[in-house]
Amino acid sequence: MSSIDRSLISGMPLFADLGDADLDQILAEARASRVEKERAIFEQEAEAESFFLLLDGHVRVVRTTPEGNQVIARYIGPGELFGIAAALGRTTYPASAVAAVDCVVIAWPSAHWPALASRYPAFAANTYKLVGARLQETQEHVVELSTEQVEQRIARTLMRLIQQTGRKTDEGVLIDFPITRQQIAEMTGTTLHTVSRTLSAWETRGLVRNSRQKVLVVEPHQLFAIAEHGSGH
Amino acid sequence: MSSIDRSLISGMPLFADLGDADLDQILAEARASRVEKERAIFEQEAEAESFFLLLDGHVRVVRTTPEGNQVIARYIGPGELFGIAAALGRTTYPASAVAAVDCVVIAWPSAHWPALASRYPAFAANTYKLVGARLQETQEHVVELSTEQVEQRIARTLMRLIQQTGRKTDEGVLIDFPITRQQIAEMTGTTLHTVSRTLSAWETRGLVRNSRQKVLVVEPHQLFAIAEHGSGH
DNA sequence: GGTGAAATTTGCGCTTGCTCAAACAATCTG
DNA sequence: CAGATTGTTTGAGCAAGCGCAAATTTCACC
Repeated sequence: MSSIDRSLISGMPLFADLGDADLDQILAEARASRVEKERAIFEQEAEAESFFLLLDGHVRVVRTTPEGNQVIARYIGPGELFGIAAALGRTTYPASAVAAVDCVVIAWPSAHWPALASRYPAFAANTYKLVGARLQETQEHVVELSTEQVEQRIARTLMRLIQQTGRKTDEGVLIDFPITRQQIAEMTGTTLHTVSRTLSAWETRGLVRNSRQKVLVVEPHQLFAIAEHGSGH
Repeated sequence: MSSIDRSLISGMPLFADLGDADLDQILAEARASRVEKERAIFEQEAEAESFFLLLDGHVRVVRTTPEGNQVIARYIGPGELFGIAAALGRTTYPASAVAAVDCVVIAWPSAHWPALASRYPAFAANTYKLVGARLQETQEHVVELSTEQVEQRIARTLMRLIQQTGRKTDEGVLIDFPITRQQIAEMTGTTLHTVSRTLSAWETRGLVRNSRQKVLVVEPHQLFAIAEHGSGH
């Protein structure tokens, strides 16, 4: 069985405080794989057989309601764990994970989590720190949905996206993967129509440049102002 | 130092799989205290010196925005841990906790978490399971705020409250602690006016009976139908 | 290079639910 | 018990943003 090279993960904060031998051991239980764009890595409600680490690409975490509405919970970037139902005592995935671009992931069997966690407490602690951060982000999302207007929420979503995955160009900051207006709407709790209108208005004001599945932020500072105070201030 | 009696916690799911000696050891590090109604147990942003177990009463977990908006993240019931920032690698509390009624809590120093968790893995696992459940609930809340109308959200909130803390009377099911329209609004992302109007309309239809800081649910089944499908179905 | 699918833009009308305002009811305090 | 405080109800007007519809643009694939 071809094993995964330690160098792929040795720099990650998740594995800080772990020696080379530890990393090799951890990787010995994992399998790497490629996932092509728009393919699901796991499906909501399915048995949580594995948990994953994203090596390269971007992954969309989506919840679908019984009525067919979709809500994007978050995007996962390189170096992040996802699908860690096992660490939280769950047996099924609460959401689906879809590759936003071609991705490389490594997977561990969920059943190995308890042993891994007890053998490498630093790894477990880092994982739970990640969970804590996600819980807090999710709660912040609730606060935003409860208290802010749509324009402000779209601005916040865009700021978050460019902070996490912004690629600087000489024109401005670009989101590093293709994203549709519909998907931005599913992150902010609105409709693609309102997202389109808002982005168009911002383009007129010179804050962003829009094209198909792309948003280029030209004036991050002004967008930040909208995210923090709303546009009427 | 007066120690806490083991019988207070021995029946809790959180401490399942632990022997009497273990329980005594765990309790040896804890301090019990009374908190009177409306007093804060800890404040948002403060140093997370302790984590807590609620023995009796109900606790409100509240996030306040820089603009002064309040959002109620959840209510904690007897037997639940809260303020467990330490288990998630945080050094400050992300929200405030306020006693909704007179409460009895026990507190452990946050610094003891790592030792406790490694000495009693079953306790740690139960705690992380709780965290997982909360993360999922919070994500569900995001989905509701993103996709449902106000009436449906209020119905859901009420259903959740009576499920968690419902006290059956011969008239119907009553929420076990005083709760204002304002607080219901802060749980659902709306205003107290809309909550008041909605509850009044439901009272007219015979679904609930309203009085100051009280909601008595007379027809849980019909309320459930609104929570699931909206009222127009 | 033509065709079809997917994504985006934009207009219009309307509904939900918010803001503002005022009156009213219940509870607490001294 | 008087007065103050806190919580609740209800009305009226208004605006944010949704639903619907249609046109347009962009891209992928033959």
